[in-house]
Amino acid sequence: MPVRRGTGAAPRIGGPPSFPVPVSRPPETVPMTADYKSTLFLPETGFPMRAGLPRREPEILARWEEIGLFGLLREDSRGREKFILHDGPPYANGHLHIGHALNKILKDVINRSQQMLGKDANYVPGWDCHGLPIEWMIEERYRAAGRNKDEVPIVEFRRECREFADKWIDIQREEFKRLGVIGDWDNPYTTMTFAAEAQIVRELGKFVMSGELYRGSKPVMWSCVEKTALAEAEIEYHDRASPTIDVAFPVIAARAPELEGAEVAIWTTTPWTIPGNRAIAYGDGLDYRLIEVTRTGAASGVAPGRRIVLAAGPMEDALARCGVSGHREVARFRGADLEGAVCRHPLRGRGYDFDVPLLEGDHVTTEQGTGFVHIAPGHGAEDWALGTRHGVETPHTVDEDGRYLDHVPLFAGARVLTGDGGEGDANGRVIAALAESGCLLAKGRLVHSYPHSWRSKAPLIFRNTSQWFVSMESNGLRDKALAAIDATRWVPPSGHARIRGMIETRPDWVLSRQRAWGVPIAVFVHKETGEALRDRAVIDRIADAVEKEGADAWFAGDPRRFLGDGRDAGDYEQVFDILDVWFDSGSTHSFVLERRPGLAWPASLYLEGSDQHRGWFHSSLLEAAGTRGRAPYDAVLTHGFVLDGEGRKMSKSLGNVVAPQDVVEQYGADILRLWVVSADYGEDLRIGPEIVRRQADSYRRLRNTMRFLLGNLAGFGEDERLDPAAMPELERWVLHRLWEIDRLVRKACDDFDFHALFVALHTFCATDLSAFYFDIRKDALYCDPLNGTRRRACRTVLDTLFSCLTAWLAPILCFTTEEAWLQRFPGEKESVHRRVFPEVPESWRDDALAAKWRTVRRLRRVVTGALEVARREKRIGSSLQAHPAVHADAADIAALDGLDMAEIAIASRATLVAGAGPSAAFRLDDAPGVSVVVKLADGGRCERCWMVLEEVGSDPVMGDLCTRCAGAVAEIADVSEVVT
RNA sequence: GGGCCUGUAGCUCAGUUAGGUUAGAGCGCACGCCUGAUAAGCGUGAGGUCGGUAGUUCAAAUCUACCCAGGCCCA
Repeated sequence: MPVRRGTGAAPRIGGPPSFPVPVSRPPETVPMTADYKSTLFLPETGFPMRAGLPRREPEILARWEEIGLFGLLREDSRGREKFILHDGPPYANGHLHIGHALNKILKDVINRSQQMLGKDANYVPGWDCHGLPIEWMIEERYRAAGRNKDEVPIVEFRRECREFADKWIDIQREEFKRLGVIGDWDNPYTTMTFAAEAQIVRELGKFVMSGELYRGSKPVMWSCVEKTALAEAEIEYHDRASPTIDVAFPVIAARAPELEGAEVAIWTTTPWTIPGNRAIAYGDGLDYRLIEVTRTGAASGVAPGRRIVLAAGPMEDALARCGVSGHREVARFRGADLEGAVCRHPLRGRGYDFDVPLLEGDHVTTEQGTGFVHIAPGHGAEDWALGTRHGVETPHTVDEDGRYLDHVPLFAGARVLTGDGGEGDANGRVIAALAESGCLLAKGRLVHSYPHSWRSKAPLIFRNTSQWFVSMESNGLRDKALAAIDATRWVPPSGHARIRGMIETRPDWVLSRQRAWGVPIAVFVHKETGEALRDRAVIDRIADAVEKEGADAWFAGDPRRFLGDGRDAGDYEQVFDILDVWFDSGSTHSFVLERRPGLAWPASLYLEGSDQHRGWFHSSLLEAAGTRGRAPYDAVLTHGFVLDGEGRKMSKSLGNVVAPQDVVEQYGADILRLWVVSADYGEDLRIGPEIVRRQADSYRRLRNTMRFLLGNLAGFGEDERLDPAAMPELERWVLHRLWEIDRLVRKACDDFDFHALFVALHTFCATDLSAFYFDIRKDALYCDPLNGTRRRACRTVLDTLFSCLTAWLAPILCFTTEEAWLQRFPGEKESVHRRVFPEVPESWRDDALAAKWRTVRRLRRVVTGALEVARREKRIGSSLQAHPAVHADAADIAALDGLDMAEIAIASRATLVAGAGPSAAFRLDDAPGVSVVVKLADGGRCERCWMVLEEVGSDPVMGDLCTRCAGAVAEIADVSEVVT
C-alpha cells in the first residue's frame, strides 16, 4: 500500500510561538514503512543557493537608492566619533580599470567596517578634473575637425574641457556605485567646481604671502617650430644625426698637484649648449687617468705633450677619436679625488670668463664619451638638477625660436634650429670657435635616438624657461614636511622611508605649466622688480571672483578689478600659466575636509596605491605643511598594483587585462570584493580567470553557511531563546569561538587587515561550523522535539551566528549580507549596513572549555580516520552505521566527562575505554595514545533519524522509530490535532 | 643605474622582527561516503629543492653577500 503524502511537504514553521503545521495523519495510522521526512524540521528558506549576483546586486542597489541608505547612515551616526577617509580623486577620463576597483572597494570596506565599529564614516568621493589628458582629448577633437587650438578662445576651450570631465564623472560614478561603494555620490567633490578653484587660488595665495612662491627658471622640452613647451607624452623619439665633439676644459685649480696644467675632456652631441656650460660632472666611484699625449695622427688637432684627464673605461675610444696614437699614463685618480677641482671655460677671454666647477654626478657613466659630462643647467633636466643643487646659475641662452639671445657672447642671433625645424648655424659656429681656442679635441657625427614633437615632427631642444616654484627651504617647508611625515602612521611602515627619502632630496616644487585647462597661477608680477605682488586683499578679490565665475574670471576679466585702486595695471604683468594639477589635488583637504559640513580636518586616513608617495600623498603633504604646518592626514595606507595571474603588468598588447566590469557582469561585485580581501593588498595583487574562479568557490562556502543558518532559523522566536548557562557545552564552545573571532575582527578592522579577517571567517565557516558544529547538530535540528533544550540551544546559537556573521561580513560582501539580512528582517528601511558589530559579552569566553574541546576534536579526528578505514573496507557507508570504541589515556577519557562521543562523531553509539587499545586499532601519528576500533552499531535503524539503536522496535506504536523520534512525532501529532 | 618592496604547495596566504621538533591553513585537485544544506554536505589523501648560489652557525624559510625574476617611483 503506497504511503499517502501529507497535504504539505515539510512542516512549515511559522512565527512565534513556533509550532508546526499538521502532518499527514494521526500516528496510529502511520504504517511501519512510513516516510518520516515530513515529520522532520528541515531547513527552509527563500535565500537561494545560487546567488545570481549579476542580476540581484542591481536590485539591492536600487533599494539602497530608494531608501536613501547613505542619508540614513548619516542620521544614525550623528554625534558619533568621525572616521574620515578622504578620497584621492581619480582622473575623470575613461572607464574604470581594475586598479580603480581595488582602490575604491578597499576604501569602501574600510568605511563600512569603521561605521560598524560605531563611528560616523562619512565618505565623500571626488574627481580630479584639470590637466593635460583632457586637454589632449579636446585638442584631438579639434584636429579631427580641422581646427587650430590656438584660434579658439581660451574660455571656450576650457568650457569644452569641463564638459568632457563632467561626462566621465557621470560614467565613473555609475561604475563605482555598481561595485557597491557607498558614499555621497549625489554631492561628490571635484577640483573644477568654482568653490574648489577659488580655494585653490586662496591656498596658492598663502604661498604668495609667505614668500615661498618665487619665479625661477627651468629647462623644458621645447619645440622651436610650435614655440611651445611639450610634455613627456607629447614627445616622440626618432633617429637623428648629430654632431659630436670632444672638448678640453683646462684645469685651473685642483687638490692633486699632477692636475696642474691638465685638461678635462668632455664629449657632447649638442655643441650649441657649450655657451650654456657652467659645470662638469664626474662619477665618484669611477676610475680616471691623467695621460700625456706622446704621438698623434696627421689629422689630429691635439699636440703631443698635452695632458688630458679621462675615465679609464672609455679612454681608448676617446683617444682614438682625438687621433692620439701614443700616450703615457701620468697618474690615476678616483672620481672622489676630483672634488673641488675647477676648470675654465674653453672660450675664456671671449666673454666666458667664469669658473667651471667639477661636481659629483650620480648619472655619469662610462658607456659613451669621456667619463665627464658637460653640464649646461639650462639645457638638460639632470644638468639643471645638479646645477641647482650646487647653486650654479641657470643661464637663459636661447629664445623661443631657438635663437641665441643678444647677451650671449660670440653667438648672439645664431640659430640652433631653423623655423621649420632644420639644422641652424649654432652648432657650426660653436665648433669653429672651440677650434680657434684650441680646445676642440675631436669632432664627428652620430646617429642616435632624439626627441621630436608629436605634432610637427620637428626636433626638440631643452630650453630654459621662467617657471614658478615653491621653495623647500626659504620658509622651512622641507623640515616641516619631514616632521609631518614622522608624525604620521604609515601602513605598511615602509611607506615612511619611501616618502621621507623623496622629501629629503626633492628640489623646489615647480608649480607652473604653460597650459590652458587648470587653475591659474593668479599672480601679478611687478614689471620692474620682477616680484610677485603680495597683497592679501588682491588675492581675496581674485578668489571671490573665481568663487562666483570660476577660474575663467582670471583669464577673461580685467586685471584692474583685482588690483584695486592705487595701482596701475600697466605696472604689472598678469601670469597666465596654470598650476600643476598636483597642487589642485594637494589642496583637496582644504576645500573638502575643512569646508564641507559633516567632515573633519585632518583626515583619519588617505588610501591610495603606492605610486602616490610621489603623487597625492606628497603634494598634499607639501601643501598642508606649507599652509598649516602639518600633514592633512593622521594615517596613510597604501596598496600594491594589480598584475595578471602570472604576476606581469597588465597591457592591451599582452591581452591579459582583466576589466572590473567583466568580473561584475559575469560573477558579481561581491566576488570582486572578495578578491580584494583575499589577497594581501599591501603588496601587488594578481588577478586572472583562475583567481576569480577561486573567489567564487570561497563565496559559495560563505553563502551556504548563511543559507544553512537562515534555513534552520525559520520561525525562530524570542521565546525559544535559551540562556547560555542552560546550553550544552558544544553551544558554549561556539560562543567562545565567537568571542575569539569578535576580538580578531575588531583588531583586523583597526589594522585594516581584512585579509586576516576574511581568512578567519572563512575558516570558521568551513572548519568550525560546516564540518563540525552544523554537521553534528543537523540531527538535533531536524529530529529533536521542537522545543527540546538541545534544539533550542542550537537555534539560539544559530541566531547569534547569523547576527555576527552577517555583520562581520557586511563590509566585504555588502550585497550578499544585505540579501541574507532582509530575508529574515525585511523592514521597510531595514539594512544590515545600519547595524554595528554585535556586542559579544566577555562571559562567553571560556578558555578551559576551549582547551577541553581541543581534546575532543583531537579524539574525533582519530574516530573519523578509523571510520574512513571501515568505509574503505565496505563495512560501513554512513557513520551512523558505526559504533566506534575509543581507547585513550585516562586524562583524555576524563576530559570527555559529560559528553556524548557518539553525538560528536555522528555515530549511533560510542564507547570510551581508558588505556591503550588493541594493536590492530586505528591510530594517528599526531594523536598519540589514542586508538579506535570500529564496530557495527547493534539494533535497528530508526527510520526517522537513521541512527542504529537497540531500542528501535520497542515502541508499540511506532516500531520503526527510536524513543526520541517516537516522542517527537507524537508531539507533532498532538499539536496538529490541536491546530486542526 | 638609484630608492622602496616582493618571491613559501595548482591558487590565496601564515610562519621571517628576537635562527631550533617531521614548514602550516583555507581553497582547488584525487579517491571515497552521504543523498534530509543536494549545481549542496562529510571524510581521507596526494602535493612544497621555502626563487637560486655561496657563506655564518651545532642548527637557516628565518641572518649575511651576490645573482635571477617581478612590481612601484625616479634616473
